[in-house]
Amino acid sequence: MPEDAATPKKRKRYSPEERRRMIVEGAIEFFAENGFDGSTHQLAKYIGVTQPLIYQYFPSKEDLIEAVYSELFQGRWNDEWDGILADRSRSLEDRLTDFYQRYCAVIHAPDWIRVFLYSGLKEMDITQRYAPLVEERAIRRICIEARDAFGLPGLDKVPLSHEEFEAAWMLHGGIFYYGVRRFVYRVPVEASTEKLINASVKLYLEGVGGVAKSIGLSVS
Amino acid sequence: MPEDAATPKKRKRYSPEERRRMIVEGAIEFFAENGFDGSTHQLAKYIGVTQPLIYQYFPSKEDLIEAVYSELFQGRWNDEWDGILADRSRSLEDRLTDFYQRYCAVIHAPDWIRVFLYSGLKEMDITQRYAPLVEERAIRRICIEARDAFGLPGLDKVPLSHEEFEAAWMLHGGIFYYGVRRFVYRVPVEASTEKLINASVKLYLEGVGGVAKSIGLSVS
DNA sequence: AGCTTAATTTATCGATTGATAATTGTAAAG
DNA sequence: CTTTACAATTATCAATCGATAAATTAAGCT
Repeated sequence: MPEDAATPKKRKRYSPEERRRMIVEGAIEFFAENGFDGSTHQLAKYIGVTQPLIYQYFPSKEDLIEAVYSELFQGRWNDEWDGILADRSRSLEDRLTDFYQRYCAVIHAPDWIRVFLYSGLKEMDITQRYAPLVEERAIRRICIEARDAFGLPGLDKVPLSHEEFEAAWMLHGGIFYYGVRRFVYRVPVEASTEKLINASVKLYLEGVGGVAKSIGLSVS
Repeated sequence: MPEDAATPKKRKRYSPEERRRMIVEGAIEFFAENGFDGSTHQLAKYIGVTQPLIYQYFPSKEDLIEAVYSELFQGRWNDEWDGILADRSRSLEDRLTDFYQRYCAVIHAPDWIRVFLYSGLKEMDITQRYAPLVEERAIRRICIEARDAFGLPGLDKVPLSHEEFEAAWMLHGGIFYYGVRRFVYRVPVEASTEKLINASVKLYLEGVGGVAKSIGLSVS
C-alpha cells in the first residue's frame, strides 16, 4: 500500500535508444511551448520521468537542446524538393505550388515554427546557417526558374538582381509569416494552407514579370 | 580611498519620472536581447542600478514587462497612417509605399521585432490584440483601396474574399519577414528597406489584379 | 528460482531567481 | 550649515535552477 493513495508508480525500463527518443520528442514539444528557458525539472515532469534521468542521456541541457535542434531541422530539408523546383517539364506554377505544399507540411506546425523562432532569438549558430540554405536551394532556384519561365536572360548574361531576390523572399516570407500568425500569435486565419499557397504563388508569378520589366530585363 | 581601487561609485539621484524612464528603456533593450526570462539582476547591472531599485518602481517583474510592452506597441500605431492609405488623390502605389515606409521606420528595429516575437511566443494577451489591429486598419484598408484602384466592385456588392485578404497579408508578411531575417536570424540582406518596400508593393500591385480575376471579380 | 546488469529513482548540491526589509546617502529646503 | 525627505543602497530571503552521487529496482541470463 503506497503512501500516496493514487500513485502506484510502476517503474518502466526502456532501451537507451527508445528512452532517448522519448526525451528528445518530449523536449521538442516542451521547448516549443515554454522556450529553451523552460526548466529541466518541468520538462522531466512533462515527459513523465525524473529530472536526473535526462542527465543520464545528455551531459548538459545545452546538449539536449542541440539534439532537439538537430532532430527538427537537420535532414528535414528533403533533397527531392530541389528536383521538383528544377523540373522544367512542368509549369512553374505547378512546381512552386508542389514545393511549398511539401515544405509547409514540414514547417507549418507549432513545434517547428516556435522552436525555429526561439532558436533564432537565442542566436544559436545553427539557425544562422539555415537562412543561407533556404536562399541557396529555394530562393535562388526560384529566381532562376522564373527567369526561364518568362523567357528572360540566363544568369550567364545578367546576374540575379536584388529586386528578383526580394520578390522571391517575399513569396517565402509571406508563406512563413502565415505560420507565425497561426502558431505564434494564434489568430484565426481565414484560408487553408493550400489556398494560401495557391494565392501566394499566383501573386508572385503575376508580379515577378512586372518586377523584371521595371529593372530593365527583357525577353530574349 | 575606496576598497576596490577602480570603483569611485558615486550615487546619483534622479527624479522618479526620469529614473522610471531609464529603467523602461533599459528593459526594452535588455529584454529584446535576452528575452523576458532575462533576470532582473542582470537587467539592473545592464542599466547601472541595483536590482531592488527596480522593485521600487515596479511591484513585480510582470508589471515591468507590461510597461515595456505598452511603451513599445501602444500608441506607436500612428493614426495618420490610416489617412495615408485612404487618400485617393494619390496613386495606390504611392500610398502603399508611403505607408510601409513609415510603418517600417517603427517596426524594422531590433528592439521592436525581437520583443514583438518574444511576447508573441509568451502569448501575452496584448499580442493577440495586435494582429486584429493590423488586419482592421492596414490589411482590410489595403484590400478596399485595391478594389477601388483596379475598378473592381465595392464591398457592398461583393464582400472581401479570403484570396484578397491573403494577398494583402502576403505583402505585409513579406515585409515583416524582412525584419525577422535582419534582426532575428541576423543574415546579411541585400536590399535596403526602401528597395524592399518598392519591390514588394510593385509585386503586390502586379499580382493582385490577377488574383482578383482568378476569383471571378470583373471591372465594373 | 536466484543472480546480475544497468535503467531509473531518491537525495542533495551550490548558484541563481524574483522579491522584501533595513540601512545609507544625496540633494533640496530652512 | 543643518535638517530632512526620500532615492538608492546593502543584506537577505525562500524558491527554483542545472547538475551530481548514491540507492533502488526492473528485466535479461543462467
